[in-house]
Amino acid sequence: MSVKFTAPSGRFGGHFPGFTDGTGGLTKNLIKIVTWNVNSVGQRLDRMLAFLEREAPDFLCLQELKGADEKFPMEAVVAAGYQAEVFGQKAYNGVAILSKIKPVSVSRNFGDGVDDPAARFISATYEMGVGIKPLTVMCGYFPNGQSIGSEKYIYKLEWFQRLRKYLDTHHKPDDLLALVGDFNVAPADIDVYDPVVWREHIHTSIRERQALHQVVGFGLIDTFRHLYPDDPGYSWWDYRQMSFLQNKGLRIDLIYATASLAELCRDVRVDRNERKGEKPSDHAPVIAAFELP
DNA sequence: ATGGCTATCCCTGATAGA
Repeated sequence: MSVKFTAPSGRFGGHFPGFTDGTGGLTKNLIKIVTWNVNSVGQRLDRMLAFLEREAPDFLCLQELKGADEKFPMEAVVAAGYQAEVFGQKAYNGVAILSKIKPVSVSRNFGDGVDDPAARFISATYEMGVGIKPLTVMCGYFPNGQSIGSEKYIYKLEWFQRLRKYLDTHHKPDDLLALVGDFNVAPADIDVYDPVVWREHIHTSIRERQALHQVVGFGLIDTFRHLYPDDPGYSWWDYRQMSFLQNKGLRIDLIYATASLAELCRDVRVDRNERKGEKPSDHAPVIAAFELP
């Protein structure tokens, strides 16, 4: 698939250095889509509110809320100028999409008749204005899989298949669509700090990567990897062993876009600062910016 | 590589995450 977009110069040198019109003025019609596994939205509320203030994303996709809907901090989110589509559950999983505008439609999980109580997927579609197609933002917390060959591993592989079927059923490859989230798969060895240690490990096994490839085959582009073919771009570091200080990470938080959206991508970056300081999530936010026509 | 952290609720131990 040929997509004409390239990385701005001065990568990671600042806040989206490519986002000027050449005269110092900000490019117009820029939207930011963020994915962030917060590992409990309650524990991360202060950080999340500061992030909203600082980055002002148009869409913030959250994973691992770790609480039922009534525990979601809706008042604080609304006070910050956002509305939220929440899909929570007690103790585990849970996803949400925060946005400045209201969606025209929202769906939760796949509606495929499978008895699956895990709240892992939410999709919302937004009208972006005259002359622009509606934008669909999908937020997924992909199953962890625990260990290769386990029941949870089989469930994980099936979950990818169900997602592909959902895409085929509800969307077209030429839709303006972003699929973001914690994929719990490192797509290739460059996305892993030590591919030898992690060889055929959960998150790197061939079957997981094939399952991801099947989803990508719908017509999706890994925006970060497309722009930065040589940058590891880790987004997760284990809490233990001081992994972050040693940069022993994985790139598992991904922002995929259909070709029509990927063409509009101007930069993607990992907000590593969010992994520092007091009480971080073990995942950093990944931020992509798109210039709408 | 046993576990090492952090979070949840059946909350002072078990379970899950990645």
